[in-house]
Amino acid sequence: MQTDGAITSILDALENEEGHLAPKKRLVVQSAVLCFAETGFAGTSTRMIADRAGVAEATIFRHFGTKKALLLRITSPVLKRLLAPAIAQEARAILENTHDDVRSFIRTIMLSRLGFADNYAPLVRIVIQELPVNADLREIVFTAFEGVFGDVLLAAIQKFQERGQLMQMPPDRLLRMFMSLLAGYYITRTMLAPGDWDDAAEVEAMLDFALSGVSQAGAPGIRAL
Amino acid sequence: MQTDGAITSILDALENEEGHLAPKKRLVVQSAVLCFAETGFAGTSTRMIADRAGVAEATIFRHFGTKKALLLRITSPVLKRLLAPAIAQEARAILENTHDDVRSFIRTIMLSRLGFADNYAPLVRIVIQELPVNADLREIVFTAFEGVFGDVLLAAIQKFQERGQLMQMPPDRLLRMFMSLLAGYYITRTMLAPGDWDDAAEVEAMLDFALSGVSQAGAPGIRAL
DNA sequence: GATAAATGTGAGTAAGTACTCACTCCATTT
DNA sequence: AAATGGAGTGAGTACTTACTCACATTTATC
Repeated sequence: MQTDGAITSILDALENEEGHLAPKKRLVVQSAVLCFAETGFAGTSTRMIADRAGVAEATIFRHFGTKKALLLRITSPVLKRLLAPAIAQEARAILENTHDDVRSFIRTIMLSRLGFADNYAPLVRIVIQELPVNADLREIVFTAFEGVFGDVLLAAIQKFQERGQLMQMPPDRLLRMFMSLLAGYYITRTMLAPGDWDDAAEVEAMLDFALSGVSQAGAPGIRAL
Repeated sequence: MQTDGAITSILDALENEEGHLAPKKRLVVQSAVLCFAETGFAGTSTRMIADRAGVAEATIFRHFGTKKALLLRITSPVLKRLLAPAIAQEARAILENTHDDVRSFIRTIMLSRLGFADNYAPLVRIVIQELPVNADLREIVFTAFEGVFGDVLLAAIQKFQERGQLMQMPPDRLLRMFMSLLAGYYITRTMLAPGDWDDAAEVEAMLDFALSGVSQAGAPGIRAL
């Protein structure tokens, strides 16, 4: 939601990857993130970025070489170093704790991913916008998600299926449906109908919608192995 | 899926709106649709469109005035004249037929919307891509959807709620969730993991996922008024 | 305090960019 | 046969684009 916090988070991720950032380099990143989010990559000129940053155009190229590299260097640290490990850690933590049931598992992941997306709001917007057009970005996103979804989340779903808490159904299909609900809510909340939304309530509604149908017991299961 | 069929459908819609199309104008439309879908609006130059169409650049401006107008004149006929009436008619037809249950109602709409999206595949892609950046396009899409969703689909959902076939929950939230599932499937099928998909089976899976949870009876309801 | 390296920039450049215009061609209409 | 008007274009135009480079300034290193 709040853009300034998001920007500093992005700067942190970049600094973590590239070492200390020169002051004007920071300004370029801040400006570029906002410009790209507002008018898209192809719709943003390096002049716009430079002017908004209060910096000479040449400074952009000094630090990032090309406009395309600027986009990738801004987005990839967040995707590579934050998205994947964060989800994976969460899922593992919950998986190892055998007391938790499906509902709280999914609730935790959904809320934390909403928090993540809010914390990097403009960057999420950039990624969504450029994904269909930019092959390099697509590559980065796919590999970032691969490990998480292929390994950890699908394994978690299978675990819950074995425990009888989730319907028997191809796990990737199940995962896709949960993700569709969450993504649909996020896009509605941030892009289609921005305003006052109660995340906790909406997540609970999605859990009602999904789980009462998905869990075999009819109610979120307390079924043993 | 098949692009040529999609293009002729788009040309039909445009012809229906603007009268007979000059031959080179048709070529421009064909080329522009493909270019915009592949590289985005801002990422496509009028030179690219002209070259691909085998036409002088000036021909584009003779017929459409500006590049932006070209985009809007291509997309708006499909959105205005085909999307809204089609859904509305379907929903009304089913609403008036009191024998139909929720499941077949939603199944019909989902399958027909998938068919529509496939029939206009590149245009759907263009709209998805430009929606966050282009305010004019957003305006057109919103008004096109408004009547359908605000009036017909929400009314249908309320009807089913009154009949006890759908859970009591704000109808727009319910609608959003069903749309999220469908959109998530469409985007996965066409953009994230293209390949062989069985629409009928996937729709049935979405209905299982959603309805068994959403319908109050636990099974898709045969509950009377 | 000297040297090297990193940071920053003004003034370019060559290649696009969307768009214009005077003009030709051609099918109708008169 | 002459006049009309739409379709189509080659050759431009004014401007923007991403990017370069020689040079100035600041910062780090010894």
